[in-house]
Amino acid sequence: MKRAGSSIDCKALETILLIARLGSFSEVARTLNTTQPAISLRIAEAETTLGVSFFDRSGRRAVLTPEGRLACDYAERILELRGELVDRIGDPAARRGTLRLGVSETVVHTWLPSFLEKFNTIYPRLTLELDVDISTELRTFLLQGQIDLAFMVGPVGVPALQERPLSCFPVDFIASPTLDLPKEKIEIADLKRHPFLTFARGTLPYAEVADLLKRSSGGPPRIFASASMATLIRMALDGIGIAVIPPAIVQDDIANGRLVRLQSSHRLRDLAFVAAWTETSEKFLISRIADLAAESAQ
Amino acid sequence: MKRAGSSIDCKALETILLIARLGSFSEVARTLNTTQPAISLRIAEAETTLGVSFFDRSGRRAVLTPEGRLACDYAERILELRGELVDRIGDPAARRGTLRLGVSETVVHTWLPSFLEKFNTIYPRLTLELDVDISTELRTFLLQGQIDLAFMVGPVGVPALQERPLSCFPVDFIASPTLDLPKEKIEIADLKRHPFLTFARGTLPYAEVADLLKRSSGGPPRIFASASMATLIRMALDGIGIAVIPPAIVQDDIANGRLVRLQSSHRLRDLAFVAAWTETSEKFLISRIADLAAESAQ
DNA sequence: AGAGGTTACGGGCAGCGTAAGGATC
DNA sequence: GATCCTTACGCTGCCCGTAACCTCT
Repeated sequence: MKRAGSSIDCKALETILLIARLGSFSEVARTLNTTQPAISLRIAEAETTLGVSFFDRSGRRAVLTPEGRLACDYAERILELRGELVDRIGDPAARRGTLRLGVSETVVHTWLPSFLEKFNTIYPRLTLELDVDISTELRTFLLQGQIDLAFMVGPVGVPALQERPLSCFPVDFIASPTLDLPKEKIEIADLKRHPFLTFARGTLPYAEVADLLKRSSGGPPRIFASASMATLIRMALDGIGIAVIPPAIVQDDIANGRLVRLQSSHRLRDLAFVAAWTETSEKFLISRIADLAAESAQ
Repeated sequence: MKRAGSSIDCKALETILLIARLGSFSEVARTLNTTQPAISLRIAEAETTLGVSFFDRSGRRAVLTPEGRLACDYAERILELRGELVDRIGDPAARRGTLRLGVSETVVHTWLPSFLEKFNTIYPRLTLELDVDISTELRTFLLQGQIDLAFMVGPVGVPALQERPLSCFPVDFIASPTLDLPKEKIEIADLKRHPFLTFARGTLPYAEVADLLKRSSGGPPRIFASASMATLIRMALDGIGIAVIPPAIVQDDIANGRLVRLQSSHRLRDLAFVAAWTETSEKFLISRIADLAAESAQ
């Protein structure tokens, strides 16, 4: 065939696949940083050159026609092959684009700087969009296609998401030495004289603290949940309460004695961090980056 | 990944594959109806975005680097998938492009009109570039990528070419009734009193006539080989000699008595026509068109 | 010296963004 | 009425073609 321009393009295939996943043209436009008419036109042109319809737009959500479903099957395979090609022969330093990364705040305060350094050395032209939020939110973002990769508390246990273990952080009771607490074998009842400072509602530490207090006797439990890690630490330093966080976050403050790990009789569950991502055509790149994160997290 | 524009395009993959096959940028430019700098730029851009070289341009011919070879492997699979997708869901009536078809003159004078009619009904927007030539030339054109499909004498027996049987034409001695020849059981010696009129050098009938005459006794053989079918028929009608062609070509002239099939004692080999093509990403379309040709050829 | 590839520059066209219209829930 | 897709229009930026230069055989 002399002129191949009559066939369908990789960009069109990507777009079809995204619409199928997100169910809306406008949603895809936002994801791809473009306008909704641009997406409309892109699909319309592909439909014209092939003489078929990919989507039924009559309803509120765009739904695949049988031809569209078939196109998606092929698009997945085609784009996966292309991703594999780029992964195998492409120079990482030449890769351009934007990777949207979601991270738990714990990660930000521990090994994220080390990761970023490695990342920027290997992928100097790949820009990173960072979203810091709690793990449950990150899971939602992943499933909605708003981020490409997340470093979050696992296991996620969602079939649609790939995951890879990263680091395991023990969680402990940490407080300012100015608080008047026993040196050893502190019981829950002792701890409960102070408020607990931990992560926002919806996080695993919050749930655990809440559960712990619910089952213990005594007065009404007080939990100060903060979405801001800095605030949390500030309050702990000021002796406002007992922080329930991984010591790794505040290792400097522990080292110079401004905070101490309490010798509690109660063991808290570890925070097991994982890298999680959806199966997309970029899975090769993303799993390499997940490997990089695993290195940084030791 | 937010912006996917950083990756390699289908057009680039097609171009890489073509260069690998033809061994030259300029050759590809001619094939794709574009200029050589356009091809240079297309490849250069792909190489930049991936940070690798696909071709070694130092020699006279462009030769694949290891990365280029790998890219070709993927390109083949990717483009084949795309071709299959278009074949399965695309409306034939919507297909645009140019198919370069090579045909033997015998086909032109027999079932090609019927084929063209069917073709135009099913693929009204697909333009056809017709090359009429002898089968050996068509085979060369196919291997050089100058045509996409050929209806020619087979079997071709070249591993690089796909083929599909079409029609079988018996070849016979045909002459004007004005020639003074016996009615039945004509021997070669009788025939040799007249020149033989047949296709150009390099064709199967020519070779067979030459061989036949070489092995028979008698005076020097005379063969009038013509690259033009019209000239051939004209000479036969004018009684200049004995045509060695498939009667199907001149069935009208035989029907109204201007030419007669001679009852020779010697059987000539049939012309077995096949559709032949190379394994490209368009193989799905092309094999459908070959099927169409088979229908027309009965 | 000729064939083939690269680089430089100007123009045309595809594709995008803005804005307005129409359909569905 | 809100949301979503389509259509129309003006523009920008990319890609192509022309031309000159460079490099190998």
